[in-house]
Amino acid sequence: MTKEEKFSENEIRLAVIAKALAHPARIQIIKFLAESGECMCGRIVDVLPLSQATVSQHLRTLKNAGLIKGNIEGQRVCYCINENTFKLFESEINTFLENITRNNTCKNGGSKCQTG
Amino acid sequence: MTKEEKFSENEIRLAVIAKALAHPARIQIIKFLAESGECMCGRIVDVLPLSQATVSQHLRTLKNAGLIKGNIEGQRVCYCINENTFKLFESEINTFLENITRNNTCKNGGSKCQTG
DNA sequence: TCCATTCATCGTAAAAATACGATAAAAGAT
DNA sequence: ATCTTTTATCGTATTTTTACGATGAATGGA
Repeated sequence: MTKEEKFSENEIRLAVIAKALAHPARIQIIKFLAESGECMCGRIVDVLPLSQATVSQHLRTLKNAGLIKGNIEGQRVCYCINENTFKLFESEINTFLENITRNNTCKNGGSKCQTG
Repeated sequence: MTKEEKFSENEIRLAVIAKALAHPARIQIIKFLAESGECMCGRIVDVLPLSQATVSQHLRTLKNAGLIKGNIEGQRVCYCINENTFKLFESEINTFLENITRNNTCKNGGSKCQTG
């Protein structure tokens, strides 16, 4: 019965964003985009220690997760942060983290174990 | 030259934690541990829609990332949140997110693209 | 001592992530 | 029209993740 229940929407949404952030290259891309405001793909490729194809793949991952947006500008593509998603994520991750530290009663390293 | 630089320690550390959170099962485990304070492995297995072996694997992932602690209690193992890691992560992720929303100048969906 | 319980680990299979060269598509320049 | 630039996608190889049954190790109880 409990076994049959799948994961909740909240948990999945959080995991999806976390997964998109789960690679140093993608963290670096986001930081770089935030610093430079918006910039074209080629600039990002120059900065990252990865090939153009791999960077493009990481950009797609970030785009699929809704963390960045890409606009075609002539032959170039201009990427930028999707602030809405980040704001939403900020709220969700903080709720998550606050619940953990607020509820947590394990101050002793788990030396007592209530099994019920 | 820029290509030769590897990813920074900060980026890697953030990505490592994000990766540990990048699965609904692990989010659920953390939530459940926070709610129940501390509890034995078997309880977690009962709640999750996964086999004992798979849950154990997820627990190891969380432990390796430093997010949870496990204490042997007789024949059982009592798990709990590692609050220190969460506090550190909370601080790091918020710095990361604040920098993004503070610096971000892309308010127009990327219609202007400064390539330099 | 023997058996049951609890949990980690092994072995393994299937799926996903990561990386890159090669190529395609689309735009701009000549 | 042709060539260059820019970026996405294809094909593919390697590694990692995810999942589970089976087994092993340790404890506790009969």
